[in-house]
Amino acid sequence: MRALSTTPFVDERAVESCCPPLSERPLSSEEAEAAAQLFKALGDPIRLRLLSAIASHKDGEACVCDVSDVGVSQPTVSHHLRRLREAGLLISERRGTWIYYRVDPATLAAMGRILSAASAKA
Amino acid sequence: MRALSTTPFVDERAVESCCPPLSERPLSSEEAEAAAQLFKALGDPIRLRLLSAIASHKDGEACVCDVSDVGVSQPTVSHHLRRLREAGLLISERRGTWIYYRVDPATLAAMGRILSAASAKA
DNA sequence: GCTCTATATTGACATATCTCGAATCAGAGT
DNA sequence: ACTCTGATTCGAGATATGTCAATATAGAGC
Repeated sequence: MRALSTTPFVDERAVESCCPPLSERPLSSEEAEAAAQLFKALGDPIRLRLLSAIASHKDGEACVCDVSDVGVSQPTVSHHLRRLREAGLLISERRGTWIYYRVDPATLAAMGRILSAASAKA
Repeated sequence: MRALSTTPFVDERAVESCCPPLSERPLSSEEAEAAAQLFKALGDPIRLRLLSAIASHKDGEACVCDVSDVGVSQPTVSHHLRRLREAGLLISERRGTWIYYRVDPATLAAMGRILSAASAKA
């Protein structure tokens, strides 16, 4: 199992620089920028369907061919998978002919943390 | 005049038509479309800062003047608040001279549900 | 080497989004 | 009535994003 960039490669891992609960305190500009990258990655119906298809697939992973049936061209699917990977939401790995994707649960959890109620102030 | 609607007014309330956990099953096209509207609303750093400023403000509410200090013009702030309101994330109410915004916790909770691990399948 | 299949990248175009200044609306108080 | 202030809407320009067809890359197998 080698890696085809097991890790994302931009300034990704936005996770590490954001993610306190929204109601804990006003987000800093940097935190907001990092968090926005994550939410932007989920702000497209095709990407949500790809992510959901992978997350719900057997063993939590799927090759591109398993999830390509979303109504757009193959390059477009590839483009969206790349965006999800660059956001840190997906991890990819080549095994022989196929490339398998799976969800990075840490990133998903970080996003959930932002949305969590934290300590209600009222 | 459509009034400063306390309730959103598009086909909003996307909440009602989406939101199963991502890993439960592949999202339908309609569910993905509805959920994407929600995530798109959070996919901007200014909107995240506005939402966070409101959520963390005293009593969980704030007037525009309380949160306008995010580095963009006042019309731009208004535009972003409107987008958050149309997504169902904010509720607005005029009281005298000021208009107060507060977070709709149900919408936030629905988004959190999508991200939740649900039943891990592997 | 060659070919076949699976996936990624490039380049171009159309649409969506963010932003601003200017204008407008709404309520409070004189 | 007028004016002042808080907030929204309008119109336009710049940038970002989604999409495709064409091309390229990578591995398997002959």
